Amino acid sequence: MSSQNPKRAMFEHLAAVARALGSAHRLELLELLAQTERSVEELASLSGLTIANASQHLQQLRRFGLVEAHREGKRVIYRLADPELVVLLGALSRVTQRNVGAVEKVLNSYFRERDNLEPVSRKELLRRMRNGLVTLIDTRPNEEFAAGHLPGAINLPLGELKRRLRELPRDQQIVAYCRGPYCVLSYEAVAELRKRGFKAARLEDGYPEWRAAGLPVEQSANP
Amino acid sequence: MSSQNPKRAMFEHLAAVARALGSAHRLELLELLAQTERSVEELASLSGLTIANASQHLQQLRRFGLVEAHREGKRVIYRLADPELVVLLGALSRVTQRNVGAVEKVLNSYFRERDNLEPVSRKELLRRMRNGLVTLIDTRPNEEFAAGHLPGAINLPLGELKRRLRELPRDQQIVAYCRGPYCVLSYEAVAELRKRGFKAARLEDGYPEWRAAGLPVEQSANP
DNA sequence: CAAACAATCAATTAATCTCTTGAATCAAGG
DNA sequence: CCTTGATTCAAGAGATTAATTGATTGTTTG
Repeated sequence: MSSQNPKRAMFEHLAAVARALGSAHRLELLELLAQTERSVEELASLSGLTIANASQHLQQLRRFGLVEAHREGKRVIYRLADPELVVLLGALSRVTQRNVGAVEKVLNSYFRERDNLEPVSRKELLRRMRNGLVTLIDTRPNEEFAAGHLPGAINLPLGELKRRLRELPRDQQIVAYCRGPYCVLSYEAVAELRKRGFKAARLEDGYPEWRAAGLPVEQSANP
Repeated sequence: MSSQNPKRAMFEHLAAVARALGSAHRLELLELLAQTERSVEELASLSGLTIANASQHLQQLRRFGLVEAHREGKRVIYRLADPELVVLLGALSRVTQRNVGAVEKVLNSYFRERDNLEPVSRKELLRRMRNGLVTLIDTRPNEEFAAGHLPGAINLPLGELKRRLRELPRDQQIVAYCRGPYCVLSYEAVAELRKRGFKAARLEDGYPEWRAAGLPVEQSANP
């Protein structure tokens, strides 16, 4: 198993971890875990996998030290083992996006002119927040919002957007965020808001990246 | 091909890139290319691959946009397509490194109870050394050993371990060390030695920590 | 134009993953 | 202690990937 050459052994370790990331299902599980810790059943149903299959993927991730598990009563709760993983996934996204032409096409065709929806960076958002110049909306579902969100954000899941438009200011910049750079929700929210004449923009990345950057977060106080 | 769900399609792309990284050979090629651009033949010989095999790996990397190639006369020169790759590889190795130690421990605990692999602290090692009660082995490769090692240590890289067992005493405690708490080498050496009936233990940390603590070191005098 | 190189292609075998299925644990509640 | 619910384990069919071998395509040089 272990090669005689330590350098090769190191590459072998790196490759093993990369292979652990080399499955769309596992990446999806990691993204779900980047938001909050979850049980196997929850992960399976969110990702559309069977329980057994999800469990096996999770064990594989655990074998390579990417996630940790602990038991709570009947269920086993998984979580990311290392916040650095968010960085790794981000880098993977960036490399993929920058280099795979097909990916760009997929993105563009789905998100119609992405450039028009120019995103706001974390830094920029922080500046605007300090000046009170911005209304921040979180387009993720309630449970995820409750588990943690950006300070001062309003939870406005996509489905509720249309009937809660009156809660939003017409004169102020609105910034929407969700799970990360590839999360669809905030794109759609911004598109919808702009169509209605609001001044809206996306946050460049999402809640997991925000938290990973060590910026402050809030939690809702409902069990 | 692309599912109706763009999110899934995105994960599929990310996974494909991760899989492209999921091979020790390809990672080694990328590392070589991170230094400078190179021809196929050069890469093959540096990495110990056959030309055909190296070529195939390189094409795979190219298919996923990680490297670019252009022809110069008879030869085809490859280079990294994106400087961001260095960031990605860095993140990968940080995540791996943080977890390799833990993984090894888990693996080892399958075979022997953890307590048996209890590491020896620097202080403890110093006491045993003063009493001449210990044989100290350095499991790092020759070059690293030559650059500096603990006083009195024998250089015994993992690959040579099996055929040099006779150099080791059966009656005396053996302590193995390598690069630090996350270095795999000494774990494997200790596991191997114990399997063969030697009394072996790991040093809690490695050469860098020893030197950083201001303790005495030796250097080999061969160029 | 033929010979010599450098790299790629094509095809085969061996090895590794993936998903599914059904049985086996393990904890909590009656 | 038996049942239920949640998860893991074990085994097998099907698909993917890796390394090897030998032939093939371009490029330069005599």
